[in-house]
Amino acid sequence: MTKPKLLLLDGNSLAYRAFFALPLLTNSQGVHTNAAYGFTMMLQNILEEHHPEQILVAWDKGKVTFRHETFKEYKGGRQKTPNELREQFPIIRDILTAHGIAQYELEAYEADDIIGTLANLYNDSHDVIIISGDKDLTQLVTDKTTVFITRKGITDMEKYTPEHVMEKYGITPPQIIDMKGLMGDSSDNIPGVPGVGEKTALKLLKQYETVEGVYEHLDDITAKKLNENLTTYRDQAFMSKQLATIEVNAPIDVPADMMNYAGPDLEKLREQYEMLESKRLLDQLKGDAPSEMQVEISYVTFDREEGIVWPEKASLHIELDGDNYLTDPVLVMTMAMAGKEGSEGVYTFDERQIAEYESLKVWLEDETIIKYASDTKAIQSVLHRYGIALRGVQYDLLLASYIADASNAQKEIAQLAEELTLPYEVRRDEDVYGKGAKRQVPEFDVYTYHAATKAKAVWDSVPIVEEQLKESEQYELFHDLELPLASILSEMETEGIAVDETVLQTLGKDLSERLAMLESDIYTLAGETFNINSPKQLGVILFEKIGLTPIKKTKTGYSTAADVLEKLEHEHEIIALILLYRQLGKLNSTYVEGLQKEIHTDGKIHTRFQQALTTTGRLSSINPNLQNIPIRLEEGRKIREAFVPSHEGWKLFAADYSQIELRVLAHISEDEKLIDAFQRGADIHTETAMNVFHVSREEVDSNMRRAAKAVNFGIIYGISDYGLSQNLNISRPEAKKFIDTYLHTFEGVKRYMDKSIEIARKRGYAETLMNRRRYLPDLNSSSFNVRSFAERTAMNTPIQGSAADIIKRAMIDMNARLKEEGLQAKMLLQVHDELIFEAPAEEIAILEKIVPEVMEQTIQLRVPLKVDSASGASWYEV
DNA sequence: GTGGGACTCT
DNA sequence: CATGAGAGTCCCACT
Repeated sequence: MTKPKLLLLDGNSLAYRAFFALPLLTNSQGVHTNAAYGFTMMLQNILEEHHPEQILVAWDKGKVTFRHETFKEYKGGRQKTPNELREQFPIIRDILTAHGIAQYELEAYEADDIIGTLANLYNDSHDVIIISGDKDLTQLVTDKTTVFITRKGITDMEKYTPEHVMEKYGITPPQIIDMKGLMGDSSDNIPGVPGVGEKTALKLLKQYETVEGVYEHLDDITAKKLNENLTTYRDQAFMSKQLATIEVNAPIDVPADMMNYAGPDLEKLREQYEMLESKRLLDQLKGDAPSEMQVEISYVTFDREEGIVWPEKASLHIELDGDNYLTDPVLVMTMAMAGKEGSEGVYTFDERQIAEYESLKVWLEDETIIKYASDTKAIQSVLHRYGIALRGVQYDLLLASYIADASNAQKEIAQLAEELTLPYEVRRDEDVYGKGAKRQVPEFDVYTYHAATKAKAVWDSVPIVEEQLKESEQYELFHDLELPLASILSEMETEGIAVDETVLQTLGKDLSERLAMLESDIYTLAGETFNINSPKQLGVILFEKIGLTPIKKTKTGYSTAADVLEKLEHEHEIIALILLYRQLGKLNSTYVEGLQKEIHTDGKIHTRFQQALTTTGRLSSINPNLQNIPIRLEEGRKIREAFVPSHEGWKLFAADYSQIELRVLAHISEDEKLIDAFQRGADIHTETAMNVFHVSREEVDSNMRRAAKAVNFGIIYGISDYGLSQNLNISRPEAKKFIDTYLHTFEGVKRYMDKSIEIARKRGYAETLMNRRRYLPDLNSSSFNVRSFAERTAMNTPIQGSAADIIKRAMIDMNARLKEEGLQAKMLLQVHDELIFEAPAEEIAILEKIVPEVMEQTIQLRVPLKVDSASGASWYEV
């Protein structure tokens, strides 16, 4: 006979978990819904997993509990429940009611005690299962009571049986209480014994079993400090144990049949889910009816090359073990194609087949065979490993969905497939492989099926997404700009840039010595040693021990940001040392040590450019980031000496757009003065200074030019008078005057700023020269901050985004031109407004002519584009 | 493992 | 009322 299952849920704790596990969602009424949604998802999982006969959700009741009589600081110092969560408790209760689930609370008791008491009562007659986010509950574990504690997210739970507790801690469940008594619990403000942490507590308990046992054998404990602490805090230890003990005999009155679980009232549940505006939950409700047809994808594998019928068109996917397509191993390649005689469904090939099947290579390299994929850059890069040159790609789901809406950045095929409501499930990688340390590759059939669904989803998405792009007039941007760029980026990443490791090693030695000296000087000035890299510890030293005036605060304490410290620089000599220490520390850890770790066996660094990530259309660079190699300060700039040509007799060559964003601003704002200045080839910052300060060219000094430069940057980013005043260290009225004068002078810019916001609000998105869009729903936000941010975005995105469009097109033109000219020169890197090449020395003269020419002529604006270039033996010299 | 704060770039 | 756009990586502190 199996006993009935009784499920006891810790309502408060699970609601907290749900709240913090999910982003702050709201429905259209502005009501927060994340905790309610998360709680519901948890509940569904739990019900599905356990199928209980009886269930009850326990809630905390009352700010003050009986524990406060013992210790009035119990749970003191705890963060107040956020209002965004508090307002969701009634919703959660309504959802539980709709589910037909009993709830219980008791004045002056916590949910723990209700659960403990019920578990105690029903332990013999039922299989009791307790679910909470609070590990304290594990003290209730017995042979007949199992406790599940949430881990990360909302569905991952850890199961505690007596065996698991023993395995994990080496103690029995009741000893959990003793452990808390000794080590305390900072989240409940239970003090415990100072100096005793988990390790010490467990060691003591393994030997003496209980807190009482420990004190009976106090004399046997020889560790002096420990013995002292135990002696001094004896009362506190016993009190802590008492506080940590869950009450199992609370005066509760729950008739057994009240907890019977009969199942939900679907109509009420639908009302609740509608309020949450969760399509997923509503679909699930409907899903109870057989309306949702889930299709199973079938695939074929081959055991010989002969006889394979190659399609004229197919989608292509390569499943990797990891996310770095330049280095991680291949699991399987899949191809989905039209159903037609002799070739249909999904083909799969394992790694050996990719490497060996000549007909596959021919098919992949055939330009006339149309391929569709998601992240073709990755696929092209992987195939390159096998000496295969992928051709004929006409579609890329990752890029297409990013172009359609940049907030789709980095979405998995799983999510895109779900949004396209394809009639089969594409699982998320995390669900298939697990996450972090628990990640592992499942069986062949599992990942192959997974890869098959991806190829199928890509195939099925083509007509839908292409239509969508044509509708929004973005097909050209997608097909003629991003798609060819993907291929070029793949070549750049695969090529890599050579690095002279000895340069880094020499720099590293020098830096380490200087850091050591700085460190000891800082300790001397501070009068003690501490971790300079810890803003928290540094704040204490500067603002409490030394007594400097805190200028700004962060969420977590004093701000020690560079701009804050710079204001304090004249007050104490330690400041300058700290600033220098942090700069050099960054150089050493990120650039000297970090870059060395990224050097492959070919002596090169192969960054990856993320093409479907930024909201403005820029690229980004990872593993490592080669778009933020130091240049501003000489010490950092030396890092660039390590980047060298890959062949003897070659040189590096760099070409960068001068003031591309201001030129784009001149073009789209049609501001006469700005256009005129660029057409005359004037120095734009000097020109701005002349206008803002009403002086002649000769009267512009370096300070005025510097201020004008800051104003120009500020204009592009939508700065406030406050921001400019901070930046230039001037008064706010002065800053306001600068901005006003600027906008009065450059009327067209003023008009642009107003108009760009208005247009974006009307259309719902900001747009670049090449029809890239960024949706800005926040322009209608009721929050000033959120709205202001969106307004600045509406002004900045067309500028930054158009500049990104331009250099992308230049890269495509440049690639074609290098081929045309039959040069060996290779494009290696892009840094937003700059292209880095390497070439034989004798080609440099040609590059000096054609690179600026191509970059300047790639688009015709109302102002000329200007490109500067340089060459040298390392990146430092260009 | 995650978030904050620091530094780096255009 | 908070306060300049877009990024990535490292370290610390906390879960």
